[in-house]
Amino acid sequence: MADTDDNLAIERADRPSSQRKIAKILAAARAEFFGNGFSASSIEAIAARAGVSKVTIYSWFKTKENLFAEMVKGECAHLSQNFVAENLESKGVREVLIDTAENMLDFLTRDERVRFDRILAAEVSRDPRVGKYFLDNGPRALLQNLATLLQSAMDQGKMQSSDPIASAEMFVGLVKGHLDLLLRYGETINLTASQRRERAARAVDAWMLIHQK
Amino acid sequence: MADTDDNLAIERADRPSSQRKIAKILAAARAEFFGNGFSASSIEAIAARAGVSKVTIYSWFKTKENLFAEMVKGECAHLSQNFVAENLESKGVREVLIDTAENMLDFLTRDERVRFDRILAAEVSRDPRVGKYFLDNGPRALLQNLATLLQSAMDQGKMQSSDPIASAEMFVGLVKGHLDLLLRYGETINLTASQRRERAARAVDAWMLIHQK
DNA sequence: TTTTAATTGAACGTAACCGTTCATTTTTAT
DNA sequence: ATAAAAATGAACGGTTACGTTCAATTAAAA
Repeated sequence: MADTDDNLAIERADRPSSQRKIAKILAAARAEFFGNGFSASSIEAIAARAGVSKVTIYSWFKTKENLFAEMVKGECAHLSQNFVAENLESKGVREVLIDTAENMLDFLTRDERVRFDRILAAEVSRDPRVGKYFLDNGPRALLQNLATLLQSAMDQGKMQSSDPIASAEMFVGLVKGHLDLLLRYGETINLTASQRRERAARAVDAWMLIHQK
Repeated sequence: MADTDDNLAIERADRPSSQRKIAKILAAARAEFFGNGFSASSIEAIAARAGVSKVTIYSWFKTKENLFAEMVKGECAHLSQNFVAENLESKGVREVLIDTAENMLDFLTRDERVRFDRILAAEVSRDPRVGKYFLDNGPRALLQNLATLLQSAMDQGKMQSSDPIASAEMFVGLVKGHLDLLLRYGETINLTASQRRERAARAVDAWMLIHQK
């Protein structure tokens, strides 16, 4: 009580066991929210699934809304990736674009993404932050990367566009078509590798035709 | 008890007042479900909004799920419309396509549709029937109409396509881009008439370039 | 070892909601 | 006018869930 007395506001929130529990809680929250949506999921069920006391959840995440938002954040980080392929010089524009389109199609048809899309969109009206957060880290980033890629191709004198962002959006539209709609409304779509490649090639060829010099 | 005694199983479900109440219930259900989603909406609130007893709701619609499904059915019928413009001969292909694209954009950006999209998609995992019902009456019909329009243009020798359905899907993709995504995740997008027309024209010109003869 | 923080289980108060029952009243067809 | 169906309000039982409190236990840092 004499020497080491001056450390009052100790915050040991990052104990290893706590970290582990928080991770488990988030994983359980993900599973529950994905399965039932926000309203139909209960903190109690999440606690049970995480093998954790309900009080623990409330001590780390103040409210149910908060827990959901944190889960979304983590999921965005997990889902966000760069679809745009590299090696423009060595592989040529068409190849790079096809690879990119294939990456997008692969991502689009993942069951995990479809569920995330459904749940998240439904909660946007309740909490608009989650929607904005997703847009900024997902679609916006993708569009920017695409526009950059397009600019590179233009710099090489291989294509032309008066509006790179609009062109990037067209690319997205051509690749997606209404696949996303079908998926969101419950259609089960399993593209084989060759089907995916063919669809990607069709979209890319159409897009290159539009932007040919 | 002598003459008019043989009509036992009388079903007067179509009384004018009943019809009125059913309509009010459906309207209230629509408002509640659109505002809160399925789980977070209560039959009690719907009854209150409709100015109707809770028992009345249960007597016409057996369950909450049923009420939701009926509401969706009505909404599908209300939302489904033919976007594809007519008068191919008198107006020319490009004009007809632009009108069609404008119709789609107009529909796409309607607040009502955005909310419907969010709610319905979220409930697909709970009841896949609603998703199928919507797909059949919405996107599928649109795609068929587009393919027919394209075929007409081809018959006139003005365009070409090896796969009309795929071409129709490209058209949809070009028009939508990722507008639907932005809208679903809470972006407020208000296209002016000229913005809408310009976007429609861009999409149509690109599409015609792809399918030129 | 001692001290501090994290965790737990159980219980609590409160509230909402589903779906049903019933006696009563209102509406409508005949 | 009368008989049948529809609608109502109130109440009920049962369930589920949120978020909190508290005393007791466990884990980790110093």
